[in-house]
Amino acid sequence: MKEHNKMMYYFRKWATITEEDEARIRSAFEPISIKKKKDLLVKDQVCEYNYFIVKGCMRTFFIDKKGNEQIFQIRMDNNWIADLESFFSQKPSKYNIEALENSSLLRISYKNFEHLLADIPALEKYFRVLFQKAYVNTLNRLTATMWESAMDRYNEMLKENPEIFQRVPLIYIASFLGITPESLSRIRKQI
Amino acid sequence: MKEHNKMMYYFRKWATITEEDEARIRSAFEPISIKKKKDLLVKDQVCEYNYFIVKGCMRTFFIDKKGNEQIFQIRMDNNWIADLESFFSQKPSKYNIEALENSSLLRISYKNFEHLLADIPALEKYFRVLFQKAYVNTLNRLTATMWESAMDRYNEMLKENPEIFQRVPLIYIASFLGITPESLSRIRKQI
DNA sequence: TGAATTTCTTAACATACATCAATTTAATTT
DNA sequence: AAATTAAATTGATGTATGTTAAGAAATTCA
Repeated sequence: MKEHNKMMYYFRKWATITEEDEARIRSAFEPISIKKKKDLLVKDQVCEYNYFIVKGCMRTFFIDKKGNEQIFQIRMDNNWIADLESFFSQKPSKYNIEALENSSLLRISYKNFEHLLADIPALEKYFRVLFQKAYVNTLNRLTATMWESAMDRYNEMLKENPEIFQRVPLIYIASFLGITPESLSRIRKQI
Repeated sequence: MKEHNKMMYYFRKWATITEEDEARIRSAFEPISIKKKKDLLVKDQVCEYNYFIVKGCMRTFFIDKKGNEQIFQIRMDNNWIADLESFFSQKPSKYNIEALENSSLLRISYKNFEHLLADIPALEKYFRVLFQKAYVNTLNRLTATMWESAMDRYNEMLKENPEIFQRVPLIYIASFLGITPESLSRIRKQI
């Protein structure tokens, strides 16, 4: 059960978990692994699970009107990934989630998630704080996208998230920044 | 205490609140009113309160590099408003929050908020779900900003949020959409 | 109610980033 | 290691939206 250790560490960071809770939590999460380029979620499927990435890298994308894949989430070790809109509504997803590396994850089904949070109020607090932070981050990303240049966004990402550049191709990073690979290439040439 | 009724109604929608809890909650929120054009929060101040808008309209904005006010939140009746980044960190805010109408609000201080949630786990669930939804909404707004045209975003806002057009000047709506008033004017002419 | 201020519109021109097409470089597969 | 595929770069050109400036319309204030 060593896959669970890091996740438990993060739970404990923002919530008080008893020994008893810990056993209950561990048993609710199932370890899985996924190969590079395989799909964790496919458009029009219901997102049945919420995933904790133990080790690996995942992207969330959709196909836009012009037929291009557009990526808005890239997540690596010790982060959560899912289409929460589909997961919490249990309706078909608009997105695909794909592994960018061979990855190992922990997953919990929607039903188990709801039961677990009902049983362990400390986890409500953990996820309240998690979503609160995710919301604030996304608002910051939104204001940057609206009112900062692509070059400024690139530089900030390079500073705040250098590891992603070691592990993810630039074509994906370009999309994540909301620009084309050609534009990113030109930005990089200027620096 | 009729200001609190609508807020209690929303708490009850997603959380189970006892009579005893209700009294505790009501006493934690203080009613205030604010005149049009007055500030609820000023840049570099700590956002000391989280606010529930009983009736009225508020905007959150900052001054960009070129000296223009840029608005990323517009909230009306029965919604929450604060700079959550400042509120939860209790560090100075990057933003201003201003009343667009004479408004009545309920406010809760950071300390009281933390105590209240510790005392009433059902509220943890309420705010977990609230932030979860706010996060999903903001991600949808982000993808629209990155990969849809300003005209599409305008039309969607008109459809999803018609009331805002009755109550808020177009210069503010333009900024909220991430464009200039001139661009919005041209978009409207085309329709 | 008239003056002042704010909001909205229009036009000419500017610019950041996109698109299309071709080539080079790097990574993956057999 | 060769062949294939994917990623990255470069140049020429296009376009949505920004900028500047001015005036009209609407709202607020005295």
